[in-house]
Amino acid sequence: MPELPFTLDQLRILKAIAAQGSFKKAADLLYVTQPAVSLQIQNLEKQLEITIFDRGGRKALLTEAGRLLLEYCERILNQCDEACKAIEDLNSLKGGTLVVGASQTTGTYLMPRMIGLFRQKYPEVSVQLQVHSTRRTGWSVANGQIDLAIIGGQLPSDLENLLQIIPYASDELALVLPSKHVLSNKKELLKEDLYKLNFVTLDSQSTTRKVVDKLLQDSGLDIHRLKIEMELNSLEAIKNAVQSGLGASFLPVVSIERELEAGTIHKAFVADLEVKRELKLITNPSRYTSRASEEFKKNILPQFASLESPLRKL
Amino acid sequence: MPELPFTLDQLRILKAIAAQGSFKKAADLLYVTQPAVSLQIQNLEKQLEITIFDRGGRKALLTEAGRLLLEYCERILNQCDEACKAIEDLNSLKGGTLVVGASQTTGTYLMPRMIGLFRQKYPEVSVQLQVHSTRRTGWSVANGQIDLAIIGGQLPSDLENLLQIIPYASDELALVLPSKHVLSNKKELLKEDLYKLNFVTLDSQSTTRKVVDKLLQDSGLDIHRLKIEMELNSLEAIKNAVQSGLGASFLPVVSIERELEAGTIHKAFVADLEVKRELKLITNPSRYTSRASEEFKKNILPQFASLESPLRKL
DNA sequence: AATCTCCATAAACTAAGATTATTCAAATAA
DNA sequence: TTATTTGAATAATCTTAGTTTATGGAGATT
Repeated sequence: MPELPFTLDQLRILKAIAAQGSFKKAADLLYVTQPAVSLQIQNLEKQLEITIFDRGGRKALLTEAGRLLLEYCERILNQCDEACKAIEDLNSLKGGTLVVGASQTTGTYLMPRMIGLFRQKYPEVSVQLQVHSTRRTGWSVANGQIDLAIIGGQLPSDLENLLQIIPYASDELALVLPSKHVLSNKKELLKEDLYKLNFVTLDSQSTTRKVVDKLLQDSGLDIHRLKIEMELNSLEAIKNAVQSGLGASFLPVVSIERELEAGTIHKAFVADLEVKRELKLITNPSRYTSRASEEFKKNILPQFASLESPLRKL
Repeated sequence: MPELPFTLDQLRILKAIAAQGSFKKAADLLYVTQPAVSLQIQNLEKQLEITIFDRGGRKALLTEAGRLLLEYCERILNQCDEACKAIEDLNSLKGGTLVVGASQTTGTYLMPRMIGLFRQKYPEVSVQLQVHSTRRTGWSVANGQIDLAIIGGQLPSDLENLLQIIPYASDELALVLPSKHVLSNKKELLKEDLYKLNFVTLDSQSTTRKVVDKLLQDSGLDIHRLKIEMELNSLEAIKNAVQSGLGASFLPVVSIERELEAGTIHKAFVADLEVKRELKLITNPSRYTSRASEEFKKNILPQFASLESPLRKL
């Protein structure tokens, strides 16, 4: 590995002299003394074994070798300036990329709004959203492919102590019925009423499904007595199924805002039953946190929810 | 003028770490200790206010900012390498430009051969030949437009002490006659015979003409008694005139080698008359001498003539 | 658990680069 | 011409950035 025969400072001095036509003026421009530039140019000439300036007359003129070197000098210094600008932009969030992760539900209904707000504030930062399972999202955060993520399920224990897990908001999983369903008229259902319903659920692999099952079980229900009409793998499909009167379901409220407003889906209240899951923000503490990631965490996330007040619409 | 936020050494270290994936290996590669690279990267990170490497696991991984910087880093270092190569080429005469000057005669008959030899040795150095009057050539050498020149005439006195003037070779100005001329049979002419000839000469502005006139006068001849048939401004034109039998002339031997060999021109000897002029090499001592110029002066010029032995054919 | 590897930190040392002061040469002015 | 000014080179001192040796600590490896 060869040593570099010159320094950026020397190139800067070379450029200044070439521009000013004088060692002294270059020295003034660079806020150093004249001997400093003389010495540096002498070093440069010695190391490259060339003569760069003809110092004969009143002003310093470039030799052929000097002109040749100056060309590269300009290019190199320009690249340096560009690099600085690029880094500055990155620091001031005028560039760069933020990669956020989410599981199905948050990825579909929450993240897009957050990203929208972020992009509104920092249009020059490009944002990538990766929607995966809770587990895969966790691993991606662990190995740095994702800067930060919001998940609703339980992480494998090995990941739990590798990642920073911050409770973010609680997400209610509401019992929804077709608007025309007989039970839609009742103010409040009883737990036992659930056994009378036909359910359209997520497939049993899904984290959200597991969460719902566990919560129902914890509240004393026998989930095996619940009638499952069909299992689908998309919330949108389930929503359509419910709207079509095919059955009931537990769905995240964030996913049915529009339908509730339009009245095409009915949200039922069940006495003594609160199906909620904690949405958690996960990051990798042992990794560098980009400015964009910081910003997202500090100023974007709180605008949508806090631990005390659950998710609110905008 | 902003200070540069990084040094080439830091970029070199950055590149090495990125390539090796480890601070330690980079240190080994660069023949420094590991703390040295640690410190330099820390400085770099501090100055740019970014984190460049994730030092978490076994190997150092680039952050987004690090990758961004690395891109510029590669470009900059490549430019540096290229600059070095270009300078090296210039030093080893594998590039660059040599500008030589000459007056009419040497420029037409001598220089092309010299340049040919030079180019044969250094094909990558481009050579430029500028043929001008002695005076203009002198000035061009003075202000650096020409690296070195060969002239046959007298320089203005102000230029004489500004330039380095080295006697190079003597150039015989031979009396030439048409082959069929009556006097071409005589072994040796007398000075008086010159008055019987019709001369075809260069125009009176020409340095060569002035030199010839002065030499003839110095040897006791009355130049006004010489009959001048016509004055032309090109040696080639004069040669043609002589060959066509229009008259005699004093011509540099270097310019009539082919014709003498072919027998189309006759070279006469005149008793007690030797018309010779000194060819001089001129350079500018107060200016940088390029390697190409040095080489031309030291190794090319001597192959064609020296002071002792006049110009020889190759 | 024990060892190893790799990075960070501390303290001492080295050397490159900056400054002040001075000399020298050339260009300008008197 | 001589005197003055301007710009660059040189010398000596000083500052500081960068390197080294030595050491400590956190993760990975056995």
